[in-house]
Amino acid sequence: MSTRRRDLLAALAPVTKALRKVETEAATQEGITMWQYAILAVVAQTPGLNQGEVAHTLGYSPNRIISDLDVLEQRDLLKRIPGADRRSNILTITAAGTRLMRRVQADIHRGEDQLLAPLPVRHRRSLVEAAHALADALRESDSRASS
Amino acid sequence: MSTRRRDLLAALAPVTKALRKVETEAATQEGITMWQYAILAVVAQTPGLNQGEVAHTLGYSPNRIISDLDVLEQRDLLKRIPGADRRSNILTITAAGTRLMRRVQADIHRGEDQLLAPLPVRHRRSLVEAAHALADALRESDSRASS
DNA sequence: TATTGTTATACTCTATAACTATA
DNA sequence: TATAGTTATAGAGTATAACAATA
Repeated sequence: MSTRRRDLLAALAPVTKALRKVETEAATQEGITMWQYAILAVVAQTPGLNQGEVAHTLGYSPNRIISDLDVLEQRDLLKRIPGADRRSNILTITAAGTRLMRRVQADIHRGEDQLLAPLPVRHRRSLVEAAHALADALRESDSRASS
Repeated sequence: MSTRRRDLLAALAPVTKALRKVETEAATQEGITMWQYAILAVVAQTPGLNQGEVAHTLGYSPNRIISDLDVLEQRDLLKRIPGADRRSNILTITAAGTRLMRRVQADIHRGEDQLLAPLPVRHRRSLVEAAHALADALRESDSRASS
């Protein structure tokens, strides 16, 4: 007889949950929320996006991002700059924002390493690779769907 | 220069989100919720657990599981049987519950296959393997912590 | 006194719809 | 008219604390 197939979500959900905890704690330690960190990370990696695009990249809502941006802008971690189309705001991270984002990120990566530690190195690398590849593929098919 | 390391959560979150959608739709189609399906799946795979243990296995709350169990029991998909310790209820899936659970599960596995399709077969297998291995490891360290 | 299940309550997170200003 | 951003509101999801029955 064959081993019964297990649901993938049952395996991934606890991992994601643990990762959320890692990010939340790292962000909180620097006085921001997990989502605020995520926003800074996206803006840093992909400059020139407007609010809606950043929200979409994160799987976040265009309305929920607003109060976060208010906080980040008030703390001079990020700027809203009117674009050529004056309805939209181009988001730009500040020097202080970059520094804070990197501190949080370093902390997160330490937490990730600790979380993945029980996994054999081979499995660890393949998990990270596969996750990124799949996320990229999902983004691909997503942008195909909205065309 | 090296490629900047990306956050693992940023890659896994969309995948988990898509998987949740798959499970929710499959369960809804059979008239139950995602959590109710998850409960049936755990009870089917590991008979003899009580309510609290099932909730813990799922990362669910002991109080939130109650209304779900009420529904499942009312529909004769599951039974609460007083244990030797008469405070606790041993959960047992019924024949009808098993049939319904398997239908939902088959649907979920189809959805998973579709979701993982864009991934090269090699990556697909390693993702599933690594996810299960890590989930098992987390469960391990978790039960060590509560001893 | 501690634990299992239960109930009630409050809180956070998320989704929906209406409004403004630009286009 | 359509879109980006904003605001307000309602709903789902989640966490916390108190209670009853049993150990």
